[in-house]
Amino acid sequence: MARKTERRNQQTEESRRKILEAAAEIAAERGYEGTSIALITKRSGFPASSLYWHFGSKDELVAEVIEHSYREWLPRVPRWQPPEGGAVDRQERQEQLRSILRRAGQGIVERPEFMRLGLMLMLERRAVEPAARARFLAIRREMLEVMSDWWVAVLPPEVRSARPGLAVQLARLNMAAADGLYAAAGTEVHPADIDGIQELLVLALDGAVAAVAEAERGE
Amino acid sequence: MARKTERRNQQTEESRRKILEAAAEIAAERGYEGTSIALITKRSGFPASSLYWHFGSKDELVAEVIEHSYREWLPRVPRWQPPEGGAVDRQERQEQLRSILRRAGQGIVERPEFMRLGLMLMLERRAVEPAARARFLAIRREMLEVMSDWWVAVLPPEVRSARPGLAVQLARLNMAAADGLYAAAGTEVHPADIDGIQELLVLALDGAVAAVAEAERGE
DNA sequence: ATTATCTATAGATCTATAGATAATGC
DNA sequence: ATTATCTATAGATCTATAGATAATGC
Repeated sequence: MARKTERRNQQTEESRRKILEAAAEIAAERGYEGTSIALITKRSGFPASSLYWHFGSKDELVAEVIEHSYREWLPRVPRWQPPEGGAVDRQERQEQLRSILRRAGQGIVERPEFMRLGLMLMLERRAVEPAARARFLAIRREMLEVMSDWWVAVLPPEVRSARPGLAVQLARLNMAAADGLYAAAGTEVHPADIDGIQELLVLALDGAVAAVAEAERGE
Repeated sequence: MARKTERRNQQTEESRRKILEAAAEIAAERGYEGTSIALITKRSGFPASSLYWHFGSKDELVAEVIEHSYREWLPRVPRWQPPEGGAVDRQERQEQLRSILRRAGQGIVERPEFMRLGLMLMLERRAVEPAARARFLAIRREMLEVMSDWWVAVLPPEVRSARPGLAVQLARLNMAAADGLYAAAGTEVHPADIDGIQELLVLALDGAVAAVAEAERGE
């Protein structure tokens, strides 16, 4: 019957998951090279041979850590749902952005592993790139696209047509500021200060749109 | 005579420097744990015992790498020299910021090691922190202070007195955006696109100031 | 018979040091 | 005598695998 198969599959899945959770914790603390098999066996309780049975190699295991921690993070990520019916006024744009950024911040606090490991991998410049790094970059490309689409939808129509590349630039700047803020959070930036800086980021991005709009009107 | 002493000191300094340069390259490519003694001996030409004679331990060596690469980077860092005679008008503020950020970007491109290794260390969360990490954070605190002072000097007086914490927040946001942009540069962001995003950052920060000023006037 | 885990270990690489040797300074 | 470098190696830790054992499914 399917029940026993399911139970076995469930146990297998559970072992995999435990190994990945332990590895994700360690990788977010110590980076790719610092994530040793010995540390994972200690924290997960499984012997090295089980890790190799499930994942084949350390490189593949860390790539799966990225994939797994991304899936854990995903439900906490804001949707970047463009507003119904296209363009919106300035205040509405600000409020949408504010609520999206707040949610993004919460998500990263609740599941920090994906971004922490991912940013460390992104900064690396090894001759042979870990599989996890390529995977992270691919996911980030998708994220940027979603953010760009939101900015396209929310930009005043005349600005959007006058400056076709602006939405991507805004998305990039938005992402860069969020990354940098996250990297500094918990060490350089006290958690209580995050909100104020995030609010300033909303005003800043909106102010940039206003400045570009004004410049276009002035030409 | 002092000449021979000098020559010896010079050779010693030269060995130290060669070791630090090799180590800085590797550390910026692979992070703290990836910077193995064996790799440094290969790239520098000196045996492991020479590294230990000069630096005592790997932890101390990497801390000196941070210190050394910072000193190499320092002359390329913009001064954040506040304008003579205090406050300036909006256009002048924008132009100063633009020129400072451009210079900061160039400096990071010419000597990327300090920021690359530093950000990787900053993201780590080891139980026992490497000495290099503490050193990087101390340097960054100084940098933030310098940036804050600039923002204090450049803010409209009525905004500065109405919102005493604003300058630090602007400095933090400025730093976060620069960090994030740097982390993405070369992989996610094409070098040719940096300028446009940086220009947008200038408009954004200035726009945030304008928005706060307007809000204060409106109260 | 297949799947998953265990113990045990191979062989490479890691940090660090001992002790010999060479170069410099007094 | 002091300073700096060399060769050689100790002992810990690294990734990975062989082969035995246990659990599950047919």
